[in-house]
Amino acid sequence: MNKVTLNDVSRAAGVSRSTASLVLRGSSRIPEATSDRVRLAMAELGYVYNRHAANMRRSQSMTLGLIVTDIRNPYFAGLTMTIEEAAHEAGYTLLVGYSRDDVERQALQLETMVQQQVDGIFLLPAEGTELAPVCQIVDRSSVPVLQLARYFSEEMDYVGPDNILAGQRLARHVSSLGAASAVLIGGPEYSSARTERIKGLETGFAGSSVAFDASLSAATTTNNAAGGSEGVARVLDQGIWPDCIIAYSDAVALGIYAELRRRNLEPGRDVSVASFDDIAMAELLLPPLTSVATYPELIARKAAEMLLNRIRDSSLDPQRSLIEPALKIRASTAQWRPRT
Amino acid sequence: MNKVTLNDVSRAAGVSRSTASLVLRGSSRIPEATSDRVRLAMAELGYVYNRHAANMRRSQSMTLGLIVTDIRNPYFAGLTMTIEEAAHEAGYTLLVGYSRDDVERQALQLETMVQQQVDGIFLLPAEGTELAPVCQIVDRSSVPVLQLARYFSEEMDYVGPDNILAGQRLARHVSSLGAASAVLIGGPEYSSARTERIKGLETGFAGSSVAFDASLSAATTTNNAAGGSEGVARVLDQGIWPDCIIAYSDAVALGIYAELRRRNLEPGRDVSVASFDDIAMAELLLPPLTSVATYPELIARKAAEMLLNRIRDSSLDPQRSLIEPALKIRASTAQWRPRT
DNA sequence: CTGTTAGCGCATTCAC
DNA sequence: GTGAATGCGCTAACAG
Repeated sequence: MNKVTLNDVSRAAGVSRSTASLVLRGSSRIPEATSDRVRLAMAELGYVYNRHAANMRRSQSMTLGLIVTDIRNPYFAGLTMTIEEAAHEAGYTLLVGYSRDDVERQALQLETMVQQQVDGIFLLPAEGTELAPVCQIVDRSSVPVLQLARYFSEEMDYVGPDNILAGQRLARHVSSLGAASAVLIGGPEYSSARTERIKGLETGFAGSSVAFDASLSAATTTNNAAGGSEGVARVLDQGIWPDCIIAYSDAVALGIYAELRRRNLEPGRDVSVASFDDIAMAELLLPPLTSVATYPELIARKAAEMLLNRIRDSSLDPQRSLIEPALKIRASTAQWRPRT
Repeated sequence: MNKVTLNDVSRAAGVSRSTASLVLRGSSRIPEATSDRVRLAMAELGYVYNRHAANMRRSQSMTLGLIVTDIRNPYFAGLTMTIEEAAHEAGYTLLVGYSRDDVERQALQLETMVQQQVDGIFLLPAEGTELAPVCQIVDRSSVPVLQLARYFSEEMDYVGPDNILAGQRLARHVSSLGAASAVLIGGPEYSSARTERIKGLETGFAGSSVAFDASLSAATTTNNAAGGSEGVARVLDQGIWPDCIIAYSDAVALGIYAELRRRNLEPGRDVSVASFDDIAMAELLLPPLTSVATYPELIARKAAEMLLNRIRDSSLDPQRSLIEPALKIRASTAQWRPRT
């Protein structure tokens, strides 16, 4: 069975090519009997609709691109899966690329997607992404790009968590514990999410008795467990022993737990630990991890809606949408008591 | 800048279309000066190579499809990321679909990929996948399908872990601990991986003093933490308290740890726990989790190589490749002592 | 070495 | 209601 075309189908069914085409698109102007005959012929011949040909003709591809950094972080995995779901529901197919937080890989992937004529791109930008290089690739085909979870430009759509609010809510909780000091550990240095979370923490701690020095939090690392271990080691090796360690993300927190134990410090007892994201794992850890939920599924849904809108109407102003976070208090902070 | 074609470029550069086309493909038969002129024109006009048009003409799309069940399991995430990497290195773009272990979603995604003219498909089959429905979709375009990590047919290529060996190695370790009984918990009922792991465990335990009854292991569940909690609850509620709980996967094990603790049983002390996959998290848990590494990156690399070979030469016999597993012994079993 | 030509499979327009 | 003709942007084959 090779290359059965609409042509073959229409001939077999004894109708014209354009009739067969209309049947495909479910036109109501075709008599039942005719369209049944066509459908039968398609089934018998093993006809496969060739989207490339259709897309070329209609000059849209019904595909969307998604570039994320690393899906081994379940937070990004959840984001990715929901975007795929939303795209499929809207009739789009998804092309993916994993940048591994590398701007050059990301550029290659953007270029590929543009050549593949994607109708829109979800971009969870790699660390250090700048507007100019992205535009250079993307503007040639004027394909809309939506910034996901991190942003680097005000001129493009953005959907992400309300990181400032997330930081504030966490800060208020930590200060209510009676902690005297806190640091933030981990996360990519040049990411809007990290900057915003620090800002939220700073404003949330302002006026409280918690000493939070963002410069002490200069332990920027890769956004995974290895980064967490490394970051906490760096801080403790400076002789700093804060009452509360705030992880950039749950993935980072996992490494923080491990490194603390290597040093015979028990999280939740010797030091309180809190984090962002609230992936499923957070509450399964021992001790269960206090985390600010940032709802990747909601972000993904909103992002899909926004990008599809943009595709329909490119004249809109750039949109921003922030998803409200929720603090999940668990034993890693709740159990902890101030040293006396 | 809208729709700059090779035509426009060649006109601007003062060469013929075929010359411009040859420049694109890096032909050495074009004089430097000419090709520079062409490249300049492309840059100035903002030309974008249209792969759809090229693919249509050459009747191959340079895209591959990947269908996996759920990437929130880091094991599948690793598999997915490496496949993307290998595909990109070979010049292919990747279309993805997440079946969520649902055969109907999977069928839809297969259909979409076939219509998108993918050149090959990596399929990590959903539970209950059967050959006939898959072939019905896929054979119309005779696109090759490679079975990834689970299989449902001997007539298609397959790459996965050597699950039988993995089970045997784990069984031997567990019996060396002096355990008197073991059960397997979790995992999708109709998956080759589960069946094979049980077979490996059975043969590995044969002749030892460990009582392992696969029918006791009928606690099949979804392949995630919720499944682990549910499965272990089901077993314990029957009054069974084995010396060793073997999780279908690390993702499942996480839920087993949590449920044991809810019942005031400490993993690694009151009961030994072991698992398969050895995702990064396994050694970061407390206690660190004994697991049989199954190397998703190696599987993915091998799978990419095999599928690309198949695309080049569809006449080969179906291939099977098993990746050798390695037992990682950690405290969740090593720490445990038999009850006296 | 360059230029011209004819499709790839579909959607769409216009006569009929 | 149906059928023929045109072109999306590219590749490949062939003539100059």
